[in-house]
Amino acid sequence: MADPVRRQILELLLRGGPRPAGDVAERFAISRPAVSRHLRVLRRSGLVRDELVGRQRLYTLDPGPFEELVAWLGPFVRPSGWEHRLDALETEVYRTRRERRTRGDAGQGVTGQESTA
Amino acid sequence: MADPVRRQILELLLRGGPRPAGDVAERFAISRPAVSRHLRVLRRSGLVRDELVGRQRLYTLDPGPFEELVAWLGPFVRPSGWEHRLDALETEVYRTRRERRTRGDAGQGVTGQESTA
DNA sequence: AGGAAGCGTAACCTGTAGGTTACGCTTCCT
DNA sequence: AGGAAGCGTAACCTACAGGTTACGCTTCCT
Repeated sequence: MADPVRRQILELLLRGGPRPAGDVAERFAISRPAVSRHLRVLRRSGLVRDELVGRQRLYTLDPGPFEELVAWLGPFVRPSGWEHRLDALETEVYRTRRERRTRGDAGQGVTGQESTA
Repeated sequence: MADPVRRQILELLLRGGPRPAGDVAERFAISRPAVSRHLRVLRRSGLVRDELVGRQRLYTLDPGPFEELVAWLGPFVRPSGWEHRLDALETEVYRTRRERRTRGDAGQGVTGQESTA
């Protein structure tokens, strides 16, 4: 995930939702096999899942590893301003979610803009 | 930050607080200059700050870049389970913080275990 | 003053990440 | 059936990340 191309792929998948490999590849200046290998790395890292539909392979984001990373980063961002005891963040989030739900909140959807690339 | 050694250095700095370079170096099997360069990378990435005290150089974590990273990761971890509208996470956190403070909660500190390295 | 302590940098070597071209396998179309 | 579309993989090449040893500069001690 350190690689800039890989990050762009992830961002693309985030904005545009599931995309077939070729669709991803043609967005980059590098060759298609190169992108293909990047996708393989992402696959093996568990950051994306692939689903074969017909003769094309759709790639989707998998939030799992991202959550792990955020969890790892947590302690590093906390100690500064906050008072070292926000480990209950996730539970708080869940509480918030429940509250929102009961208040009846409309979902917004992920598929949004498609601008700067 | 992709490098495992670098991550270990960061974890060490997290657990043990500011440390001189040599103190960091002797925790690793690799040579001291190697660690020194890792520290330079971390310095240039802004992940750590250095302060010269006497003839030794103390390294400290800088939360800034970590926050950026978490911010970048945010959109990736949200879309799955939650209903796409947790952008108010930070404000929630602050609210939580206020609540905790008024309830009078003892801080725990960061310095904890010192085991597996 | 002068040696030791504490670090950083330079020069060098090697493994590997990431690019390219060539090739092979399915799946769809007519 | 057979060609085109859509992808992945293999083989190969090159640049760079990360390790080591050698060296130089301050700062402390006696």
